[in-house]
Amino acid sequence: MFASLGRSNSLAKFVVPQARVTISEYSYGRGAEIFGENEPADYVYEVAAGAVRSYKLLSDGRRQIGAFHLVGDVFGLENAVVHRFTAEAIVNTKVHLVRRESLELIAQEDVVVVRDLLNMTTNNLQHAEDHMLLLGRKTALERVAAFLLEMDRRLTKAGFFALPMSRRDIADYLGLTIETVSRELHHLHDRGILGFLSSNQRQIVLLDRDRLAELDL
Amino acid sequence: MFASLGRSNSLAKFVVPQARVTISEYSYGRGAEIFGENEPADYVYEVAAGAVRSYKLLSDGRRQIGAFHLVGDVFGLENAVVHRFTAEAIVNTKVHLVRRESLELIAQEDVVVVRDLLNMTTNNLQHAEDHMLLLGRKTALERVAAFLLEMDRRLTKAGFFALPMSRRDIADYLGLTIETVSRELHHLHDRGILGFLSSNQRQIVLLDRDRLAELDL
DNA sequence: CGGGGGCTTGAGGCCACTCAACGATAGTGG
DNA sequence: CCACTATCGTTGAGTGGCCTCAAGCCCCCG
Repeated sequence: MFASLGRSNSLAKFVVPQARVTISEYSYGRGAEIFGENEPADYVYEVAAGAVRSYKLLSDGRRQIGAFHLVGDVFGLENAVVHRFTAEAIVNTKVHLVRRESLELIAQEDVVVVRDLLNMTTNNLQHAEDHMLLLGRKTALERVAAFLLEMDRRLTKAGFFALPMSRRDIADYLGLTIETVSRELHHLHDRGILGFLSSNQRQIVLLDRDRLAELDL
Repeated sequence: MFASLGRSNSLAKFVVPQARVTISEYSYGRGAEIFGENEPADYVYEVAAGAVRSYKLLSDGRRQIGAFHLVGDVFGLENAVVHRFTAEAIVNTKVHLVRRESLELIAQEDVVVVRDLLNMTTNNLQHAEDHMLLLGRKTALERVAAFLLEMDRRLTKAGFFALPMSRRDIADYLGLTIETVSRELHHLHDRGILGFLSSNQRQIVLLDRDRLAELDL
């Protein structure tokens, strides 16, 4: 089964006996560019600590964030010569990286490795497909609700989570403006579905998943 | 190079010596469902004649078409147990199909076949990524212009092309309403960028690609 | 303490949507 | 062959959801 493989999309799995794949480490400061759209895709990355945004720009500056990469996520895996997104560190971020070239060398003979690449790409595709539905057909409230549920699923550790990204990032991910995101968040807050912690409202606690799920049509 | 393989995404390439892969043929009438979302993905398809739409639905009927599949396109390749879209014939359509199971059998030992699957999935991912930018950040006029350029690229044979899909399909692909699509098309027509043929305006001729490309930011 | 960036909140505007009417086309049955 | 009908597409009028513009607050950080 293609899809029955584990979901541990770690670079470590590519360290197989027959080849020497070196995993390097690197750190990026808040806002630093990791790679740019259309630049040569020489490396494949994994978030070791922090968070990363991948986006495309239009000529007049409009931005669409295609995905957020959190701890454990692999990104920059384009299966192509150039990157199709720009990737930036959202906060101070540490990544592991391997040369794409060495991955390809293994991939030429090892079916399992190619299968892993296929699985990762399929997961990315599935996320993009769901996001097309969100961007094309959901209301502002539904988008924000879906975003919160996604983040809840991906980074909740103890019943609450802190969003690493700014309102601008959220807006550019959801195809909205920062004002609309702010209004919808506070709308949910007023309805008691969402609780903020600390006056700095990047911290969120006590998210009522069930009531929120009703809004994510 | 992963991406240096040819773009001939035909099912025929999977008919390799060591395995018996049977390619069947089937026809669907206009509007017929080929497979449904969340149904078992038992087959992989290729459009032999006609056109197909793949879409997701929200509970209240809002629809987002993720892709149109034209002659030569492979679709239903989910690398998963179930389909993530519903697929319907837009017009009378003939497809070739192979059992997913037999593809997987080959894929277990043949690196080249898995590589082909990876390439197809990567192409789908790239299309989805571009479409996210369109749905999240482009204006109605830009969306329609991008749609026309895509169709021009994919189905122009002799300087003109006929759209197989309805205004509703186009609208649900672009995240717009049928009225807006109609208005923007006529807007382009009035500006001389687009010419219709025959009173039935599903036929389009003489598309000024250069002037249209300026609108596709 | 002063400056700046991020977030919120309000007022007003606009782009795309909704609602509606009508025309054109294709398919159906007499 | 021609009504009859359903569907699709166009077009206009009006609405509304989200955007734009702007002001002010809060927090961080020098």
